[in-house]
Amino acid sequence: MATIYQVSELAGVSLATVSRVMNNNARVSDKTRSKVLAAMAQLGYRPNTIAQSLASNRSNSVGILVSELHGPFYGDMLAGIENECRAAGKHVIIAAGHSEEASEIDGIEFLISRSCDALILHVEAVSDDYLVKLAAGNIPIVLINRFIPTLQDNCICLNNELGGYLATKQLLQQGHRQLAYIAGPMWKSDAKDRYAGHLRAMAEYGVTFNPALFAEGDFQDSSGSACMQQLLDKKLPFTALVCANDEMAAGAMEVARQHGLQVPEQLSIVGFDNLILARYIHPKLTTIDYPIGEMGRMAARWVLKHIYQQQALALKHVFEPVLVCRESACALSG
Amino acid sequence: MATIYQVSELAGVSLATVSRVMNNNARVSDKTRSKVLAAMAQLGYRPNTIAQSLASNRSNSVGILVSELHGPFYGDMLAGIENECRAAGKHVIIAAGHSEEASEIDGIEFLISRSCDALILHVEAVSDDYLVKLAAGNIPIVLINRFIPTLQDNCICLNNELGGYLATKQLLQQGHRQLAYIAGPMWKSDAKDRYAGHLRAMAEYGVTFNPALFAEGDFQDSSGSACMQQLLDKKLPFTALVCANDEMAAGAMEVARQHGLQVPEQLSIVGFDNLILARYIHPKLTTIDYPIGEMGRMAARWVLKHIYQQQALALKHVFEPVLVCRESACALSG
DNA sequence: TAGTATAATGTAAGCGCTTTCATTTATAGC
DNA sequence: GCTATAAATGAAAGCGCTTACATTATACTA
Repeated sequence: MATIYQVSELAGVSLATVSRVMNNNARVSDKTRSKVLAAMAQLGYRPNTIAQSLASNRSNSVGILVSELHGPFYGDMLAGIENECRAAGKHVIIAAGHSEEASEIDGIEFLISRSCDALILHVEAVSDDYLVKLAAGNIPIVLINRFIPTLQDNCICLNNELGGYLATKQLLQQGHRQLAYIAGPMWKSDAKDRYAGHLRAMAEYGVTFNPALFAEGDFQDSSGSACMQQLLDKKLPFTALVCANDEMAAGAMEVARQHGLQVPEQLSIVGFDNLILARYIHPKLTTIDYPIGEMGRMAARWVLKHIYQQQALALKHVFEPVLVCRESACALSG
Repeated sequence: MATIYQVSELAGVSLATVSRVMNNNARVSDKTRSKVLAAMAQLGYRPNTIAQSLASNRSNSVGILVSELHGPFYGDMLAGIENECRAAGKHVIIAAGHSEEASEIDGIEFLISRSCDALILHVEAVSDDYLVKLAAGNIPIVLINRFIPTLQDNCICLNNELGGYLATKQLLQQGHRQLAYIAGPMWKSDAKDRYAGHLRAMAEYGVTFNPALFAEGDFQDSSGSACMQQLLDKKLPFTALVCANDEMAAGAMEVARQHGLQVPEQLSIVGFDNLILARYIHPKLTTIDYPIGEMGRMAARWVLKHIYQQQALALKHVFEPVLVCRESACALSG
């Protein structure tokens, strides 16, 4: 591999000049620039990014922490980030946090030790406090799907409350009045917010919330099944069900089917997230779209703007979810 | 951030000694070692990985190229790789190739420019030739799901032929004799191999393959639907369908449903890959498990063994797929 | 106890760049 | 043509480590 030194020799200029044309930051005469460029081409020169990093104290890498690498959700997020970063010549280092505090912290430390220029974090288990302290350190962070008032400018969020509202409103508009709700784990802010949106819609339509028709799951499909079973066991009538995410909706739908309930004729169901599976299950799931890919892309842009000086980029901090009508919810007949 | 120099000062030893205890490769007396360790702890010292890389000509990073970041398949693969690598203190840099030659090459170049110590590649569009040349260069590669005889030792594969055989055999054992087949794009070796396995099973059971009951899709669910439609249009009887992957099976199942065909009572379907969606669709898909997570993990191990000298690791180059019986295939009644 | 092998530590030269500061060269003003 | 100023280039000192080689301390042998 050719080094900058050989390029400088061949071009008959100094190291510094070669470096300048590489970074095209300083003033280099056109004549010199083309000489250098020619030498580079001739040698097939490629800068050594490691040496660049050491000398410039910039690694041109951004660290990503997700909860899980598998699963449709994080994949979309990663895709958005990678896309944006690579176009800018930055690379992406990934680590998984598995939704456990120790593991998340470990992942973050790992990324820091790798001298990332910035971190994009989708963390769940770690405390606000920890994040505030982390942000005060010398490596910038941006948070996806987590809102911390102090760190407002570093957060890329979805308006979960609005999503919960839209999901519920759809059902209400279709005439349903007896709604059940399967929530996510209420210690997670997104679960809480979605639920709040649900309540707002109910209030708006003047229907009183029945706590007996509420169950708290853990965002997994198995808990959707379990919650549905609980709900059914109470023998209370309900014509519609809103689930705080698609996976629980899928689990619930399965149980409904086992009980001979026709979806959507006898029970309308709406989910949240718009995962790929929402299109595969039958009936196709009506749900709230979570633009996680876009949000990942936006997080990457945040980094490009704040860390890599791409001033021109416009940022958006909170995304509005949107209802996706498919087949699992329909108007209340009769 | 403390540097090795400050550690050496505090511990009263030379730089070299500190470096030695960090890499605990050379002989350092216990007394000295503990002095150094204490100094490190006191200063909260963390080695600068960039400087280490530059000096040692080892970046401790492995580059991964996948076709897409989203989708269940690659996520599992990444999870397997990341897991194994991080445990060994290596980090993972990712890029997406989007199944297009130019994009794959671009991604590979990108990873090379990032001085990865090795590359784990899941490529589709790039030619064998290109890969052979690449492998001859100075950065080692390992190929997942691609077999090139010359590069045999660098390949981690699934026995796709066996998978195709198992899928078909299951149906044959259940008494089916009129089988339709929806293939993947036949220029892809895995599609071809799966099909070959299908033929072998058919031959073994003495049932003659009917070309009219064959359709070639592109591994997407929409093509599964389209192929199913084609098949149905021919008005030829068949009681079972084997699809070269789960997504096409899902698409086909949808069309079957639209035509009022009961699955599995009137039509048994088996897929291939065992994606998450196989558990979500209804009826749950009987399919062939593709242990892609394990294979990713194995690829990582290959790298650890060959590049990072972890001799002890046992390697496995070809994985055997296994049948997962669920609900979409049943014995031919009557 | 000297003599030698061996273990422990230190010295210093890089790794391939960036960047400050000094120097040279071009441009403009008169 | 000569200075004042600006633009282009070069020299060299790092960035924080690793590692070959040199040196010193320790253990072993006869």
